[in-house]
Amino acid sequence: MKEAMKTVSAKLKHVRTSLSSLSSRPYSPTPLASHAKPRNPSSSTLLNEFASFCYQRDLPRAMKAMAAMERHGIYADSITYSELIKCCLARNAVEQGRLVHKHVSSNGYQPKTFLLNILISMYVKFKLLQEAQAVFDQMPERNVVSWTTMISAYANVGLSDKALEFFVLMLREGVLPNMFTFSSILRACNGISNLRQLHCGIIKVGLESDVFVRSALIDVYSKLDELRDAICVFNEMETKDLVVWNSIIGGLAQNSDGDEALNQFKRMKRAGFTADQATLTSVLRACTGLALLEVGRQVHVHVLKFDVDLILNNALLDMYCKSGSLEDAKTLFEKIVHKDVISWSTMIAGLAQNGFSQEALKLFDLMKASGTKPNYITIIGVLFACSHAGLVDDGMFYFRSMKRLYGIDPGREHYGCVIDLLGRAGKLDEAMNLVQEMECEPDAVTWRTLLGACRVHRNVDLAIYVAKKILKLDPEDAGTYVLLSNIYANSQRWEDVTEIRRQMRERGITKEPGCSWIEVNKQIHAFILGDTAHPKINIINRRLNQLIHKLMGIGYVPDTNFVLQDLEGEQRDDSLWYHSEKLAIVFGLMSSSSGSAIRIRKNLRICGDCHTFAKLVAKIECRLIVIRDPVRYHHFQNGQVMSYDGEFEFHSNYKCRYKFPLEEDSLSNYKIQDMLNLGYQMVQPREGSKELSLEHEGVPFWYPYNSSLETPSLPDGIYDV
DNA sequence: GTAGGGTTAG
Repeated sequence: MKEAMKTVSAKLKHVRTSLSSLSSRPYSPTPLASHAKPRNPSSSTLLNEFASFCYQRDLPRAMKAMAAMERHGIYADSITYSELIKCCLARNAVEQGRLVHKHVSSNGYQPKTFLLNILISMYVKFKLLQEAQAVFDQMPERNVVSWTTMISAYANVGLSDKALEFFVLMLREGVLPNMFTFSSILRACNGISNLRQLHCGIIKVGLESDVFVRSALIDVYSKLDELRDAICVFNEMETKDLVVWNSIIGGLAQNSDGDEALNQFKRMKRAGFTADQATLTSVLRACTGLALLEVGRQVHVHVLKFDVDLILNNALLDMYCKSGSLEDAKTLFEKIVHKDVISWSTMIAGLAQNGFSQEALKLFDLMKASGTKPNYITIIGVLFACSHAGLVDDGMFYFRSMKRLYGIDPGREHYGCVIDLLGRAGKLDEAMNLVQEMECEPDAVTWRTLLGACRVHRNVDLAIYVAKKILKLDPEDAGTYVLLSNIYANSQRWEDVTEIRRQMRERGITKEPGCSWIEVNKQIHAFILGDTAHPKINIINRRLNQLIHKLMGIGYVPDTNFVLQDLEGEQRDDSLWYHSEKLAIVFGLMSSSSGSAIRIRKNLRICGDCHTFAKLVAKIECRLIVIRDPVRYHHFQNGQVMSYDGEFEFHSNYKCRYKFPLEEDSLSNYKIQDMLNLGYQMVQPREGSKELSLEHEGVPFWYPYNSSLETPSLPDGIYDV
């Protein structure tokens, strides 16, 4: 901050000097404006011609007329010049724009602040910030518009410090910011203390009710992870417009609160607003986070209205990839005519995440051939693909040559992928060397990647070293404490186990119980280790036992290595058997015949055993297919899953049969009576189905999501999965 | 009259 202030005062000094030098300039003859008496008979004709060419948007003739005027020392009024500049902007005529600037600075003519503001804005729109800055620097007087234009220009190109510096300078010059200034400067906000100060300032000058200011506030609060404040600003608003709704929906979707984003979307529709591409993009993001493929499909229907919108199509593409619906993703990808680097990167990462590494790498070649330049994120996808398929050599090649071939310096994420690649291949030493080679400091995520490899390859010593590194960087990471404790317990180092437990107690760290849930027929069923609340728990357990014995017959051995040590005897065995996720999987198996998409989620990291179980179940129960893992991925070695981290999703053969427009009700959690009140009719269940169906004018109502998940409470203690 | 808010890939 001190540094910033120094620069600010230096600037102030500079501004003052330039101001004083301007005021002490020798008097120059007042130029002729349109209202001034023409010097010769042709002057008024020239001015009239010039004005008419400007208003007719006839750029070449206007430029010619302007040159003639300049020769005669004749000048038009600011409005005419502003029309001419608009014309230059519309035609992207940079050189002509410069000529207008040169013209109004010729013969000692002194353009008004208004015209200079337009020139600044022109250079900003041509992305010529230096030129804009030069005009600004030479202005004899600057008003709030001049300052706001510069602030907005710097904020938009991500030069937040510069924008904030200008804001401070502006205040020091005694220029009062208005709603335009605040909505621009908010975009440059890079920390919560800045934001709070600005928010106070906004309230102080009574601008808090401006929708532009509000939507910017909502956006910045949510980008800084202050969702509660964002919601507060949103709720306090009396009148909301579409952008305000989009800000809150986008904010929630970006902060992984997809449920609430969809709820707000529903409210927005009820309030009578029609979604635009920004709304739908955020809704899609919410669907992507929740893996709500079917809701996403319904959004697709609406996307067709904006079928040339690249951002929206990219979001849709990502939704299909993340929901494991590769066929839809590929079809869509083909349809996107002007693919940008995001389209390509999304598809490459999507293929890699879904296990099609070779295809991902082929697509990368196609991308290069198409002339699209890969960026930082593209390379992450490529390395991810190599890592997924165990392509150590290819991965190392891409990693080592990325700087030379694409001019991209490897960042943490690239290192992460390659450490993972090496780690999973058992090359722990090389992985460790790479960590040490990193130019940026390895963070907890990097170390956790290595820890994952240590678990898989049972390297206890390195695991202990790495776990300690993680706890130094992230002392609240309950998972690592438990893991460390388990490793010690496994090696009978009971004193160390006690020590870790003591640290956890002292620091007040508790491990949240592992919880899995599954959505079957629009209802969510939650399972927690040791919990018997589910009404069908006995049948599920019986079925699970049968399955496990069947699986043991084909070689399944439950992994006991990293099981909880504070559960004893029978309980411990139970934890092997009745893992929450296994219960959810079995419940899904029992219910999937009804034809619903089954989705299992976890809120915790899980060890390899459960995934092995799931894969084997998938072998004997062919309707169960593992389709996605958005966070990390499975690692297969000799046909066996070695580790798994992230989210499960299973699909039955269910396909959404109805594609109907996304009406306001189709995302709601209406009870049946509410639906009937809305004009829906109850229809006879289909043969073999015990479900009630609702239809509206022959269109079936599909009830996509129920967020009423309540996690049952568990006794205190350390729970691992 | 010139300046302002929300949308995509890791």
